[in-house]
Amino acid sequence: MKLATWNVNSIRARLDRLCAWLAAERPDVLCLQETKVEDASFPEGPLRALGYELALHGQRTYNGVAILSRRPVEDVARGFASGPEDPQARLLSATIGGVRIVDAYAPNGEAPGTEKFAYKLAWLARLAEELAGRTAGPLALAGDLNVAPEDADVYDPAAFAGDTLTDAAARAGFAGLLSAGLVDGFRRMRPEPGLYSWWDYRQLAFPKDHGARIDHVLVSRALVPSLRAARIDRDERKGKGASDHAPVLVELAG
DNA sequence: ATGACTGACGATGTCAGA
Repeated sequence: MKLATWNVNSIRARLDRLCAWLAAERPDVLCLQETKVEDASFPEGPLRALGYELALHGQRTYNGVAILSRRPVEDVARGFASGPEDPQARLLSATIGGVRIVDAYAPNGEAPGTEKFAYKLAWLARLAEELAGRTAGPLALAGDLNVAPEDADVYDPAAFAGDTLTDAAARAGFAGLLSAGLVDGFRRMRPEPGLYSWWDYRQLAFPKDHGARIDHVLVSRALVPSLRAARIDRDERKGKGASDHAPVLVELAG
């Protein structure tokens, strides 16, 4: 299974580029974030024409997640399984090929000390708590987690001092997912530094390679032996009309 | 050039992203 995650920063703005990428790359499963559209307005046609089934959990203007799959999609769940409903559309789960796929768009969190940052931490903790009950089986968490877990995941740790992406509490939130029984599948396959999935639109960040690795594919232990390869498609960050995130891909046997 | 933010909403700005 070729599994990918991509924060497209608006499905409608990225549709042509996404379709071209799907036609060329043909991932089995793609988890999208920041689709920024209500489900009724989601551009399903061109994606179905490429052979994808869709599961949607969107909202107007902000957030929004979607799972595209070339294989049958079962047991779709929107948001958290229990507790109060999250007013923001950030989480979508489905079972595909016997693997529980969890598409997550964690809150950015603005800056440590803000209300949004508290929401980010609570959201990550709630996700870890829910996933802890499901990591005994095959499960993959793919998405924009808005955390660069190690200093090696940013181009310059000093430049990220005090940032929401590298803050110790945010990193503890990421670590909570590992404690819940997940493994950083991308990092397991690709230990070298300098691999980034997001570059700021501003200040020539991409040409300077001023990036951060905040888009992740985590897998339960049952899937670790199935890991085959991982990469980031930096080419999708190039040129006009690019999202500020590039697709992250992990290949699993089977 | 990989190049000096981008997208939604509904507008001539404001919010959010990370």
